[in-house]
Amino acid sequence: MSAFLLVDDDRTFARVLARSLARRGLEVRVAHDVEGGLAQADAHMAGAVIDLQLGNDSGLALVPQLRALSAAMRILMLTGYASIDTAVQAIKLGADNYLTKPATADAIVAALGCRATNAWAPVRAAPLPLGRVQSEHIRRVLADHGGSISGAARALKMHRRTLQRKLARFS
Amino acid sequence: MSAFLLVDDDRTFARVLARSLARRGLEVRVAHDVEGGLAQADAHMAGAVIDLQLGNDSGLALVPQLRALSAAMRILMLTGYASIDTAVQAIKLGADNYLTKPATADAIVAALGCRATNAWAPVRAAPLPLGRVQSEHIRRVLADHGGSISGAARALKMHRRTLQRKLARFS
DNA sequence: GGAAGGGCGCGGCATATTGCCGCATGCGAC
DNA sequence: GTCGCATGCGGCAATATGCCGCGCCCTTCC
Repeated sequence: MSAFLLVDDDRTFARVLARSLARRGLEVRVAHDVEGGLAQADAHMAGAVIDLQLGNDSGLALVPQLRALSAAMRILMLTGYASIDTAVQAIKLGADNYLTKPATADAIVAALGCRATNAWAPVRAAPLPLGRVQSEHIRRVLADHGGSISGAARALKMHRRTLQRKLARFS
Repeated sequence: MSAFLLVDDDRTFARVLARSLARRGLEVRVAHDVEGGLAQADAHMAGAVIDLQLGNDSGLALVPQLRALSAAMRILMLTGYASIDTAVQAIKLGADNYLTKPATADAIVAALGCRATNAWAPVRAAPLPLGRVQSEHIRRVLADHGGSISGAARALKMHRRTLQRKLARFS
């Protein structure tokens, strides 16, 4: 099978995932930022797995550039804290699919495979437990507020103390 | 301005929204199901606002058909309970944007206007309060389980009693 | 027809969580 | 130096959750 591109600033995650994908017969090239991803990208690559958050940069910037490089390349966006807005943006920019972390190598391979044009099958078959949805939303809002506890609590319409306790529980 | 299509099985919502859009100079044609939407659709229409849930049918079915009718038509999906999976599906099927209810006429007009090819601006600027995210997720999971309280509770990893109480609180 | 299994609504109780208050500290702006 | 805001945290009252158990209903199977 031809080469795949993996771009993720989490070096440990990238190394482990690359090894898992290699075990599945994939030839994986790893980069840790947008520039590195572009340097490694090749028009003959079958697919790319891009982390949405690359340090201070957005993996979204890579999508139209990879799409310009190869119309056939399958592009999968990966994110720790999923949101509809970024999912919509990613697909509009040319990504084929969108998956949330933690994602197993099998899930990634499956998501890369389904460049469906009429697929109604959901990206994720099982709905998330409520606790998980809560924690992911909280993390995203906190990130959107630059780590501000007070700001995130206001946006979430919850008490600051409660947010602190929930964050302590997540850790 | 040319005609717009509005497809929503909620007749009250459709009537009120159509009136608001008409006040903004839009010529709105209203339908309440997939068949009605197709019957009303016109290749010269500038845009369409489609509810994701049309009774027992999915508004998603309309997207590729409207896209086949007109490549230039702006298609906006509207849903009461947003999910990333359906957002990704909608965009992949050809929708231009994806908005959650309740949506004002202004938000709809704005969402229809931004057929951006490089837009990073989020569809919704303000994050949802946690309570709202909870209730929306619960409703979606319940819908996915065909209204089964026991099934949804298991999927959400919460007690059946708790789910009953929360649902009672939403009503 | 009866048994079995599962779904469902609900009251009640123990436990957990939340909202709020208040205290102390730190930081940036003026 | 003062002010305003952010932050961490303990403690308390109020609220929510998990669980149990009861009773009823529906479907399937024998």
